[in-house]
Amino acid sequence: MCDSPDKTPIWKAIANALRSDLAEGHYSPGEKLPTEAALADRFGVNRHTVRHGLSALVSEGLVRTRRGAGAFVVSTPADYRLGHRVRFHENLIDAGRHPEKRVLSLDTRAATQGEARALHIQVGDQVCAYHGLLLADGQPLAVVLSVFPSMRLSGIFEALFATTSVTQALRSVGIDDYTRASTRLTAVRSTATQALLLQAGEGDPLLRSSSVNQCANAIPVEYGRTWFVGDRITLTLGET
Amino acid sequence: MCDSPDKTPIWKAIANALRSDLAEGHYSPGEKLPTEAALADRFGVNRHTVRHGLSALVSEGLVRTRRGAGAFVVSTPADYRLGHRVRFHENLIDAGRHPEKRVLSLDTRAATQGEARALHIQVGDQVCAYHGLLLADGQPLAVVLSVFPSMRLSGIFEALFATTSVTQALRSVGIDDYTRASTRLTAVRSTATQALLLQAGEGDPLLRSSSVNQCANAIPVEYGRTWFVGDRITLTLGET
DNA sequence: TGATACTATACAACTATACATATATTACCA
DNA sequence: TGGTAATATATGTATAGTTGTATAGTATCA
Repeated sequence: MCDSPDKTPIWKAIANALRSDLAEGHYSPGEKLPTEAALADRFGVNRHTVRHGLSALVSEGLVRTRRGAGAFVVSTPADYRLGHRVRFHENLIDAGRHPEKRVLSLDTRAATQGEARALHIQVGDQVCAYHGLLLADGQPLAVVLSVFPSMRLSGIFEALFATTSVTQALRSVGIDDYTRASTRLTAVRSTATQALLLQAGEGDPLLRSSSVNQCANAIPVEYGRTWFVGDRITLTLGET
Repeated sequence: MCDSPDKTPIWKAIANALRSDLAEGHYSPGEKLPTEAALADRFGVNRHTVRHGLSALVSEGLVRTRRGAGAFVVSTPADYRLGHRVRFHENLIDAGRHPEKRVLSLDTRAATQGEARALHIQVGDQVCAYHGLLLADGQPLAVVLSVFPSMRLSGIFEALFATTSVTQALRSVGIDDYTRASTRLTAVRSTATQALLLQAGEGDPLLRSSSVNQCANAIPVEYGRTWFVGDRITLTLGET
């Protein structure tokens, strides 16, 4: 009966258009955006509507305005390289961003069916589950749920306590190097909890990555699920 | 004038009155109608009754409303000739309209799979991508995404900067003439961004054209995708 | 009694316009 | 060359007007 097509407000559409312009690299950090008047002209709307859209980008930290001067790009959505070797810290530093990891929880429990299949272990085998928040330049970028097979990596729990770096933790339990065995990507809508952690809107689109990392002799050492905020990331495939 | 025990509802009478006003040329295309409040006052009825009548005219395509701005008389759809030679400016001038092009973005990037296939180049080869807005008599008519193979057309980027005319830009890089090699048409619903640029409703039907233009020796020089607002255009096939 | 047509009111979203205020640019002068 | 004032440009703020939407109420007729 009452079907509302949920039309997107004009100001939001403008914010989205500008955001994707930023993501596609039409503007680089420090660069000046067109004036509000020019944007209003381009989109065929009133300047106030443009201002509303811009203020959304400002509150997201993508843009900063200076009265009398203009609107300037603070940061563009992060570029995150997916390939054979995926390292969170390296990737963001390469992109000129300041990476940060925050532990939400860390515990040992029995593996679920999906985790067991991914890690080639038995359902109920002990795993070390790491739940964390990834940030870039202080802004939440993704929530991550990493699962390690405890029996193969004795001491991993304590190692993850000591460092937030997966690479370092694995090294301290004898895994010197690891590579990406598989990555699967889908788009989902954020739950209320995820939205809260990520400082995003409930129902905002997230990029969900499920991946398995393996050590040198092809044995799975980590099964990770990551939910990136769609607006704040651009995934890049292939080597560089 | 006076209340007659007629069966026709008031809103329909209002619609008829306005319709005949339009037919008699009291308002010219693009002109603003009196506000709903003014009309309500003039007809001595409630604003909602006027709205009911106006909405009939809107659904007939005679009138278009813009929130906060008013109701405007719609101009008749432009005829757009599709054939062996397709030229935007020529087409609209022939139809007695005033054509205009607005650049939204212009950049050089790697070709996507679809673009590479259309232009007979390799995925990743550099292309010059032109994103623009086509207008007729000042009203948005279509958004267009044109892709040119940079390697075949050295200097095309600068040429497109200098002129909005594809014909002229191609001529300045040595392509004196080009013809339409293929055209594919489908109908789609507009996205929020497209609707914004086109000043149409979100989800309104668009006519999507994918075309390839080739130069004299049958080498593709442009791959264009155009989204026309359905009710502002009539595509004409064949000669004349 | 119920359905239909219209009225009444309120608020949200967007437009239009004007003006204040901060910044950038330019012209001019010592 | 350097400093200063004038001017233009751009953002910030305020106010009023217009369309879009929701809710509730009233009159009329079958």
